[in-house]
Amino acid sequence: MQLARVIATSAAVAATRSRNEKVAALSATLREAAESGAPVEVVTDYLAGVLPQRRIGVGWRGMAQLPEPADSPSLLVTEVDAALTAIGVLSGQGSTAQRGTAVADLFGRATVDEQAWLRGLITGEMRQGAGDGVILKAIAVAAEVDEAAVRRAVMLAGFAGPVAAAALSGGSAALDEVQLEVGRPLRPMLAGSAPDVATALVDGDEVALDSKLDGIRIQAHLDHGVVRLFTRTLDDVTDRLPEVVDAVTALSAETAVLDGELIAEADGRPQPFQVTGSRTMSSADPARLRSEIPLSTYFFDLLHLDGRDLVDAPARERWRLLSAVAPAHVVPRLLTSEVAEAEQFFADRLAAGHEGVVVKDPQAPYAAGRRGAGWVKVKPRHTLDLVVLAVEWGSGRRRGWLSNIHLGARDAETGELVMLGKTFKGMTDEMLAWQTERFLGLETHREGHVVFVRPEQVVEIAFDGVQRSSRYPGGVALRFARVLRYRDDKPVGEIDTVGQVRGLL
DNA sequence: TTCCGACAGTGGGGTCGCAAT
DNA sequence: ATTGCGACCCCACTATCGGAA
Repeated sequence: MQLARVIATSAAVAATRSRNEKVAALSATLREAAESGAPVEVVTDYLAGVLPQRRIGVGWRGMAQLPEPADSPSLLVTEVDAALTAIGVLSGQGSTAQRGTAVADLFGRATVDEQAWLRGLITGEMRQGAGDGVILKAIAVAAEVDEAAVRRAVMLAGFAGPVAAAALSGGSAALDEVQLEVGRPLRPMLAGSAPDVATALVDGDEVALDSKLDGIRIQAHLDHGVVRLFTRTLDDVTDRLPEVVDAVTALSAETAVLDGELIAEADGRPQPFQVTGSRTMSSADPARLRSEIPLSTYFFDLLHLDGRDLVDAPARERWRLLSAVAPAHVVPRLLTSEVAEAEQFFADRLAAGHEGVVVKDPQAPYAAGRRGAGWVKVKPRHTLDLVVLAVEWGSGRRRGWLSNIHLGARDAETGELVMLGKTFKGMTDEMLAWQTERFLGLETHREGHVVFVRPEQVVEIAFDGVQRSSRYPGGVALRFARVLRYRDDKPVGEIDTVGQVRGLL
């Protein structure tokens, strides 16, 4: 199959907002790929805007200068896939010059449209309005199988490409053969969110509240003494985490798949996320890291035990077995149907230094890969009144609007304004239109896509916490900042101070 | 007819490892 | 030594479509 065929479909998908039309276009191309003997796995990934190699060491900078495009399309999907694999290998060998030559070779054979599409694929910014959700439905339509069967297989297999290939060649019988495999990561279940505990507890039914640990999600596979550890995005990080491997090896099971969180602790208190994150992402001498920043292992779910798959079992049953298998590693948890009791637990967990709670339905199966109602996280919300220092022009659907705002707090001593970070979150289209006009009216000068403004507009910001920053002059930055509302009832002289923010560290 | 679940898009901060400067 | 880049941890929120109620 020609790459141009895939790109034509991508263009058709981007041109409509109707998901049904997107599915129709995608499924037709998938079927064409299967019938023509093209690699369905690769075509599926390409149609979803996913790079099969995941990473090849090339980003926007590595594609800033490209050769003249070809006049007419000639690239085949298989050639492109091979070329991208080769580029990834060269990156792994550290030969930047050779990698650059390989990138130039590939792009030199691509037309203008193909160059633009390849750039989107490689940077992961396809923005055609079709990701996983639409692709899974398209696979089902193309293979004439049940969409639920496709979803289930993708959850258990972790990735859509191989499932598409199986469905198109073997139909629903092939999908039924896709099962949880110990040693192969499956998609982790995700949580929705609620503003408070009372909202998360619906109608007097009993729920579990798990302590929400601010660390790194981990999926642990134990297979007769052999352990593999995967992150939320299914990367294998086993070699970096020897103490976690030891903890899993010591469990009283032959085979098991567990879901949990790793976190650095000191004197029984959780360390800031930056400490856990830095330890987990470092691939330096694991033995040294283990002694300097040991990680504690907490599990909150059990997906497989000694030959039995548990993803469809009710959570209560999975928790019972987890307590038997890993009694020393179960996350702090409360079962209750009383709002007051739940709120007390929430307060206790915060007092212990944790992030909040995750409210879970004891009846729910493990809905891998979905952000369903089975799990609901609750975290406290802080707010500050800050001033807008500058605004950036938006991109994509925000093109033409001033979008991302720079936030400043007051230095109580000098009276100067100190930048604490940026945010683009929480803005409705109406607010975007309003703030575009407002900030153009306050403009002082521009640098690139940043419009600097007279610091006169006060904004109320919500955020989850503060963290140390080497980027911003106050030494602190806000975590997950979002706009609540613009305030015209408060002068800039009365906004919150950087000292107050530092006090939250 | 209205409601609501799922999804895609639009980006945020920090850190590590590596190659080039 | 420092800087730039790519990769990958943590993420919130709104608009929209289309099936459910």
